[in-house]
Amino acid sequence: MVTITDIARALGITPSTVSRALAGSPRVKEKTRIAVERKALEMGYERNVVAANLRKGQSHIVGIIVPRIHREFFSNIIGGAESVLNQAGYNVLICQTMESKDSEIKALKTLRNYRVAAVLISHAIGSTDSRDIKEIIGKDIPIIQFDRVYPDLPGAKVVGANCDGAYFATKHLIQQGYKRIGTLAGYMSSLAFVERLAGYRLALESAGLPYDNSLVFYDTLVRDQGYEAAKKALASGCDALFSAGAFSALGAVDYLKEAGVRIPEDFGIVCTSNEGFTSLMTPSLSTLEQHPFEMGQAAAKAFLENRADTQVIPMELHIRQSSQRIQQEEFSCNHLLNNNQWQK
Amino acid sequence: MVTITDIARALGITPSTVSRALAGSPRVKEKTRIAVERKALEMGYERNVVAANLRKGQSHIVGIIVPRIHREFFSNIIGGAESVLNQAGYNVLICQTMESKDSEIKALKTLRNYRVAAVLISHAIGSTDSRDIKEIIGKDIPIIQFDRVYPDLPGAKVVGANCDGAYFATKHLIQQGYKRIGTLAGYMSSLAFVERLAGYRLALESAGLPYDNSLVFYDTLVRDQGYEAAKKALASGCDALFSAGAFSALGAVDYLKEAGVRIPEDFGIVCTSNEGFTSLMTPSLSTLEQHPFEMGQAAAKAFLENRADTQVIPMELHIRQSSQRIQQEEFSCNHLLNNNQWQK
DNA sequence: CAAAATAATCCAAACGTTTGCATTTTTTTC
DNA sequence: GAAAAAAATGCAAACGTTTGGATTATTTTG
Repeated sequence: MVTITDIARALGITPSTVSRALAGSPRVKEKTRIAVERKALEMGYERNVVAANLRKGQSHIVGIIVPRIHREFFSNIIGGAESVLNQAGYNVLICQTMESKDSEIKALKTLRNYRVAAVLISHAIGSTDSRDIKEIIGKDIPIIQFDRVYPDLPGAKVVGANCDGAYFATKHLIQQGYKRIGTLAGYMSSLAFVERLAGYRLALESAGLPYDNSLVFYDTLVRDQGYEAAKKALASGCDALFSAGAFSALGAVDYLKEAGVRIPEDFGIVCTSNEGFTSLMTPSLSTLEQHPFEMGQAAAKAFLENRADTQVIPMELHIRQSSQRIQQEEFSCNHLLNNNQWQK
Repeated sequence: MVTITDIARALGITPSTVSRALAGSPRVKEKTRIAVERKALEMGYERNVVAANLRKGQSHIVGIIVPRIHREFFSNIIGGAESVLNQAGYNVLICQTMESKDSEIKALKTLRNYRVAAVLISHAIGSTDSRDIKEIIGKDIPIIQFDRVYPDLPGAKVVGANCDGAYFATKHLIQQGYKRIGTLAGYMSSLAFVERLAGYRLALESAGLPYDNSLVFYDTLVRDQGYEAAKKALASGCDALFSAGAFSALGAVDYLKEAGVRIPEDFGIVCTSNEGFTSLMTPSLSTLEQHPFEMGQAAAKAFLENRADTQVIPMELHIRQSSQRIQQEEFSCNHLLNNNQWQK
C-alpha cells in the first residue's frame, strides 16, 4: 500500500508537505499541490484513515445504536442519518442492541474504543436509566438521542410528537364513535411510551371520557404481546385500541379476526409507526406516521451543527380502514407511500 | 483517556509488558498479569483500537455493502452476519449503494481506507462487472459475495438456490392450472435474476409449455415497475406471473386489483423474497423464502473460516392465497413467521 | 556455587498520519 | 541590492499500540 512517504520520496519532498498538499492547506504552493495530487493519483494512493484518526484522536465514523435494524422505523432512521452524514464525509457504524441493556452498554464501549465522532442512539427497552451511559460516554463524544431518549442526558435529542400524536389518534377514535378505548401502551421505561400514554389520557379526559387503568395494557410491543393484550381488551369490553407500536397492533388484529370481531364496525384500531405492512393488510391499519427518515436526518444534522436542543418531529395521522367506520373523503395510499423509501 | 502507558507508570513497569499482559501473552508472569488487569479496571482503561489497528495493519471491522438497508431481505442478512461476527469480536460497518455503481465503488474505497478485515457485498443493480472491484480490493482484503455475485470474482460466495426456487415456483403455478405464465424478471445484469429466469424457463419447457420472450418483463424490481409490467402482462394474455422480486409483485397486485382481476381465480402470482408484508396483504402473496438471516450467517462464517467456495442456500416455497386456486391443506402463516425475526 | 537454561521484562522501532515550530526560499520594500 | 516580510517547506514529535530482539532476573543443573 502506497503512503504519503512514498509520494514524498518520489517527488523529493517531505511527507509533511504531501500531507498538507492533500489536505488543501494554504501553506503549500499551488504548483506543488498539483504535483502531489497528480502523483498520488498516478501511484494509486489512498489515505490510511486509521493512521489519520489515531493522530487526530478522532475518527470520521459516527456510531448508530438501535434496538433492531430490521424494523422499518429504525432502518429508515439509519437511512436518513446516513444520507446526511455521508454527504459530510462521515461513515456509519451500526450496532443492534436487540432491546437488551447489556448489548447497549457493550455497543457504547465498542464505539468509544473506535473513538467515533459521535453516537446516535435510541435506547433499548431493557435500558432503564442514563447512569451507565453518562459514565461510558463522557464529555469527549457527543451523544445524540432519538425517539427513545433520556431527558436527563445532556446533548441533542430528536423525538416524535408522541403526546400530540397519541392525542389526535385517540381523538379520532372518539370521533368515530368508539366508546371504550383501551391502549397497548408499550414499556413505561421509555419516555416515548409514557408520552403516548399521556396523549391518550388527555384525549379521553378532554372528551369527558373516563381514564380507566384496567384498559391500559403495558409491556406490549411485539406481535405476540399484542395478541394477548387484545384478548384481555376484548374481555374488558373495549371497542377500540390505540396502540403505541405497529407490531403489537398487528397481533391485536390477529386476535380480533380470530375472535370474529369486525374491524372497524365493532372495533377500531389506530397505531403508531407507519410500517409498510400497515397499508397492505386487511383491514389496512390507521397509523401515526413518525417520519423516521426525517428524524434520522435531523439527528445527523444536530451532530454536524453541534446543537444541544430537543427537536420535535410532528406526527401525521393516516386514517385507513381499521378506524374509519364513518366514511369520509377517500384516502390515497399511494400518496403516502411516496413520502418514504419503502417501495424501492 | 487512560492509556497503557498510564497503567505502566502506575505500576512501575513498561507499556510493552502491560500490552502483553492485557493480551494474555505467556511471556508475562501470572502475578503481574493480574496486577495489570486490576489496575486497568481500577483506572477505567479501554483499549484504543484505532492505535492497535494501525500497528497491526488490520482492523476488527467487517464492511457490509448492500443495495438498500431497509429491505427486509438485506436487513435480515445484516442481522445474521452481525450475530456471527459480533460473537467473534468483529464490528460491522454498513454501506448502502442505493443500487448505484458509483456508490458501490465509493463504499469499497472507504472500506479499504478503513483497512477492514473483510468485505461482505451484494452488488448494486447498477454495478455490471467485477473489474473495478478487483482493482480496488486486491488480495489484501477478503471479499465475500452474497445473493448478487460475480462468478469471476474469486473468494467465497453465498447464493440462494435461484434456479431451483424459480423452477418450483413456476411448476407450482403450472400445477394450479395457469396456462400463460409470464415473469417479472428483474435485471439481467445480476446473475441471481438470470438464474431465476432460467428456472422459470426450465419449468415451462419441462411441462411442455412454450417459453415466450414477450412474456418476460425485464428491469422490474420496484413497485412502480411491477405495476407497469402487470399492465403489459395482462394485455399479453397472461394469467399468472412469477416475480423475481417481492416489491414488483406488490405493484403487479396493485394493478390487477385496479383492473378488477380476481386473484387467484383468474390470475396467479408467486414471488421471490418472503418480505413480512407478503403474508399480510390481501390476497396474501405466495413467496419463495430465501432465508436471508441464514445467508448472512453463512457469509460471515465463510469469512471466519477462510473459505473460498460457493454455498447455495435452498429456498422454500410458501404457498399462500395469490396462487392457490385449487384448495389443498391449510396453510399456517404463524408457523412461517416464527422462522424469522420479523415480528419482533 | 558457578554456569547454563529459562522466564520475565525492557528497549526501541514501527504503523502512517498530522502539526507546531524552525528553517529555508521567495517576494516585497525602500 | 540589502534588509524585512511573507511564503513555502522541512524537521521532529506525537497519537497508543504491538512486537522482535536485547537485557535482566530467576530458576535449574552438574
